[in-house]
Amino acid sequence: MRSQRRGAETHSRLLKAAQECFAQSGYDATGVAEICRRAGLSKGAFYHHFPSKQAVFYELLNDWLTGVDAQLTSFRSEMATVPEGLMRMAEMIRPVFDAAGKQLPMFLEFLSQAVRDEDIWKATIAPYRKYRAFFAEMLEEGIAEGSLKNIDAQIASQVVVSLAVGLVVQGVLDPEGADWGVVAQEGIRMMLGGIQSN
Amino acid sequence: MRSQRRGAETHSRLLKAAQECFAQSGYDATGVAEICRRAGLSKGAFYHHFPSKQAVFYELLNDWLTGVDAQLTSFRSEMATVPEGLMRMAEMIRPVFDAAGKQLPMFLEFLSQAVRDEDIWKATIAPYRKYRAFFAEMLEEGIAEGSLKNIDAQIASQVVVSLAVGLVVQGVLDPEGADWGVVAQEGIRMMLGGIQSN
DNA sequence: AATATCATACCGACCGGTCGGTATTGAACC
DNA sequence: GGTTCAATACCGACCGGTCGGTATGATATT
Repeated sequence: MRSQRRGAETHSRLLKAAQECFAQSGYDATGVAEICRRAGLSKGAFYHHFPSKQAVFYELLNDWLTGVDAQLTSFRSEMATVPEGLMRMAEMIRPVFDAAGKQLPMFLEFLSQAVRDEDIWKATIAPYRKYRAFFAEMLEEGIAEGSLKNIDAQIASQVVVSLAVGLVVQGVLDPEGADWGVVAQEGIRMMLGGIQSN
Repeated sequence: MRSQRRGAETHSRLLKAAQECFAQSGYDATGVAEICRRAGLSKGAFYHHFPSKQAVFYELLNDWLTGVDAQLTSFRSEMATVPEGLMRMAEMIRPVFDAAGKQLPMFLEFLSQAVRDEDIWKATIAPYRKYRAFFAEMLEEGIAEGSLKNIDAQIASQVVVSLAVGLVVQGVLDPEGADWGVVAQEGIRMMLGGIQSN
């Protein structure tokens, strides 16, 4: 194996192991040693690739955020009307849940760390506001194309994001408690009922 | 001071200090010593009143849950129609936010602990399902009284709870990011648009 | 040989929890 | 009212163990 490959391999193996550990036990309760053990590597390797434990977390957060970003922008390009686009996105929640699977608890970890750590907070809140803006523009577009009533797109977009956040949190906390895919679709449908122009 | 009073006083002082510490730094990052320092007491006093650090957390959780319980049931008794009752509850979100203030981050802490600790999870999920049931009954009532369409009350109640959870989480994460009271009201209004019988 | 990569041994700080002991209290008794 | 005496409430030094991080040596790659 070429050495550059080897380094990259180790890097991603550590990342993956860290993600699994954080998702399972949380940031604080996860030790660096455990991450290394899971990755089949040593602490030396770890601190060769990352300056600190927090740096891994930071990188995981950024990976997550850019992933969401890609998802959203890909949606935008292939929607006909805005209401239909929203419903499409709601339909995609279940597959996303299934795919994300074991790593979803990381979302909660990101949140609870963001409340305390200022750097994490900034890294979280910036793209988060972008998502909000994304939906706001989407709704504005709907108003412009006549498919939505003339509502306050800013506030409505915050409502949409709130619903999404609540769904994910509940999905993490109580995955078997409901069919969250169905709830998402019904939630969007209900909201559209309030803002769609008849 | 009577001695029984003294004990109770210390107990609640420790509880309050613990809550502040947990809210500020999180459960894991908070040391028992710090709680004691903040309460102006010693570790001996702490372990005289609580068997473990987790026991304090547990008690805080139960206090929070019974508080929410009381809030909900008090709402129920004084509502005319169901849609109007929901709007009332939405209007109450801002005062609740202001009152809860500094202790709101505890909500996130409860969630992230619940994902890992089975006991905490059970203690969290049981009343949480009660809340869901509460809204479901409320919506059924609305259907019965004719103010709501004949929708699936179970799913709709989960939507309502999702929105609520999302609002609280966002309120904790980004309190200045929006007027969450307004967002709550608008969110409920939008949803009602989808389920209210014209 | 020079450098990147990884392993091992180790450090100091800190944490939850224990323990022997002291201070406070209120009731029982004189 | 004073004295006695358990019981309760509280203190703070201390312990075993864990953690993030470092220092240094070994091995692989170019």
